[in-house]
Amino acid sequence: MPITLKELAAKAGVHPSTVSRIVNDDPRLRVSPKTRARVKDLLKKTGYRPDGMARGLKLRQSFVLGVLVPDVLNPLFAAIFRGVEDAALEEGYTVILSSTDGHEDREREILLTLQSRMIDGMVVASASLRDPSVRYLRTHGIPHVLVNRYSDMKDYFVGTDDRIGAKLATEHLLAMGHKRIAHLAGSPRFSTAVNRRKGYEEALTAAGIEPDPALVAETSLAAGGGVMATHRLLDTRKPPTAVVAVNDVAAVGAYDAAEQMGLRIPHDLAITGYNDIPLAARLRPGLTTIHVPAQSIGRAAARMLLEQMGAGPHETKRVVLPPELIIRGSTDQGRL
Amino acid sequence: MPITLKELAAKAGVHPSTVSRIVNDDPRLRVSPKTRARVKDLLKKTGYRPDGMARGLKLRQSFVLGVLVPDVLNPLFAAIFRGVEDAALEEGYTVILSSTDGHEDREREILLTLQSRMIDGMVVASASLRDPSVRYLRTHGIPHVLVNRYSDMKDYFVGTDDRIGAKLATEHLLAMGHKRIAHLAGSPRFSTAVNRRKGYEEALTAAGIEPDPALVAETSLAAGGGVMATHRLLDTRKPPTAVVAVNDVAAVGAYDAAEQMGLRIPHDLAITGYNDIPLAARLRPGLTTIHVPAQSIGRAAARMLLEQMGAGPHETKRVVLPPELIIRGSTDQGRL
DNA sequence: TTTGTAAGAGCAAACGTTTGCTCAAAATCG
DNA sequence: CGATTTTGAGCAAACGTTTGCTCTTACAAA
Repeated sequence: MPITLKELAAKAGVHPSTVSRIVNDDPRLRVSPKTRARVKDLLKKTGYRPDGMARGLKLRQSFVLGVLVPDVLNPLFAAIFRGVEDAALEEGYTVILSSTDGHEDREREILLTLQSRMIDGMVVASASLRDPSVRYLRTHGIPHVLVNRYSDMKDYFVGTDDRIGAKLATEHLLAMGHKRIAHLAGSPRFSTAVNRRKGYEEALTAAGIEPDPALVAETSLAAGGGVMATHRLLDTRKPPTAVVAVNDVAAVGAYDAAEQMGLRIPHDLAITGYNDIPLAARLRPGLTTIHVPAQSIGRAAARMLLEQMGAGPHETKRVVLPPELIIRGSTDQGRL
Repeated sequence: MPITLKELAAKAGVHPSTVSRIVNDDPRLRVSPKTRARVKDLLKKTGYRPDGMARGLKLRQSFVLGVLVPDVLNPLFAAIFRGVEDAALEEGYTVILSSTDGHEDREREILLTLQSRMIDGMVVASASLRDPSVRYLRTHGIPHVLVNRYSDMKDYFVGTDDRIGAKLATEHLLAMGHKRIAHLAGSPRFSTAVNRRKGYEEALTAAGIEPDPALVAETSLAAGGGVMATHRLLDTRKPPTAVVAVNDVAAVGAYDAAEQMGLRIPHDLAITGYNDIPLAARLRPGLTTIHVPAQSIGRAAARMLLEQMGAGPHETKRVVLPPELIIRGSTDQGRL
């Protein structure tokens, strides 16, 4: 139904190649002002748009980017996506979004789409350590940028320093006088979880406290994972007075567990989160957490990806942003 | 870099067309078991995938769907998208997501992409009344389904009954003994806002209360819009004892305003929302709201779209789901 | 006037598929 | 055994662009 280049050329009485050169502002174009005007006029009038498929076939690129996230329902990843989307739009790219749910076959699906050449590059926010999908991207030479989590140190990456972030949170709790500080850990499959645990332990050690494995519980990904893990931590002879959660969602679980056990926050149990999702500020008391500028990270990732795809020299390989501690009522009675 | 059909055919010693027919399980295919086996084997070995661009050019379809939302950062729209994504994936489609922010040019961008034929159909969650973009889809015969909001009654649509929903919320407040019930209204550009206001007014009228325009304030889209509108409602000689908010985000603004004015919820001010975003259950007190099964709506919309695109007879034109009232502490002291 | 060159625009191949058609050989039938 | 159908697979056009090359005409220089 839409008009084609050939039809338009016929209407204008010129050869298709001429129209093509006019449309694309071919630098080596030599065309008389008269013809150019006539064709340009017709372009406006017909609202001609080159066929993306034909163009993509010839040019071997689609101007479509792919974004892989664990779950777009998680506000952190929604924000990352939004950043990518904004930066991509500015450069005339559109974005395919896929939630993997950590499920292998979903991830494979999108990679196959990719292999079919309909995607020019990928932003991956779902990487696990030694992620096979990331390897695939690498071995196939497909432009990609990892975000938030990394697979190993070999890829383009944008994120925050998880070790420092968790260290900040733990140091804050130490400064508030806590001695027994527990950790709601994430799966060791993710760089974020590993590094945050490392930061937590480093802060303890630096304060002369031996990290106690009994004070670390791994949260499952399922809903309520944080609740159960917190119960495990608190149902002991010498329960902790504070808990460093690997992320805000786990921290919310800790809130629930505390409520169920009749513990008051922060008096009986102080809690820190990670990511500073919008919900964090809405909890009562507010959740002390590490702010992660998700949308900016998404933007930066997209720009890095586009730069990588472009002809120019590749500027940066890893951008690691400093994390920022946001203190709220969950650790500080003064801010209730 | 990926292998092409022609190359694969050469390797197998057959004609490209034969390979194509085998790949696509051409029903009219007649090929000897021997050749078939040889080719299939090679397909596996090489991991051949047809080039999406070439295929799209020939077949005139991309197997890509577009989703238009106001903002993916809003959990309601993230959920709708997730539903679309899941249903689409099951049918081998991928999904492009675009946040319009209500901004015209962003919307135009995506429509142009669409016009370039790289999208087979659209799910639109951002429709305003008499939306020009929706008209465009209609006049150009592009398959589309409207979600949540509608433009007029002429398009395929999936959503809930906003009038009934708001009526339920208002009736609940009446049942709790409230007489002066205000309304945080949305922009009259949206069907949701118009219908919810209608439901609010209907419930009042049915209870013998004349709707009072002074008790209706329109919230702006900007952050804090709900706060300011609530202040306007409360800073009067006879302030309302309850407020029906057009959605949960506005209701959160009402929470903030109440807090700033030292009003306790629900004792001094009862509040209802709409949509039941995850945050609603997390607020203290919990927000009474109308549950909207966003993800299911997204799924249904995608299926309706695919059905519409398929050859088969089009089954349903409008699916309107019944809304469900979720009572929490913001209206009921018994549930604090 | 001859030659050279530049401007303006057309030619045709190529990108990787799909598919209606043709065609030879083999199988079936009377 | 000749005629007809079936089987198996190749041929080539088409989808809508892009782009290196060629060709014609006009114009300037020698």
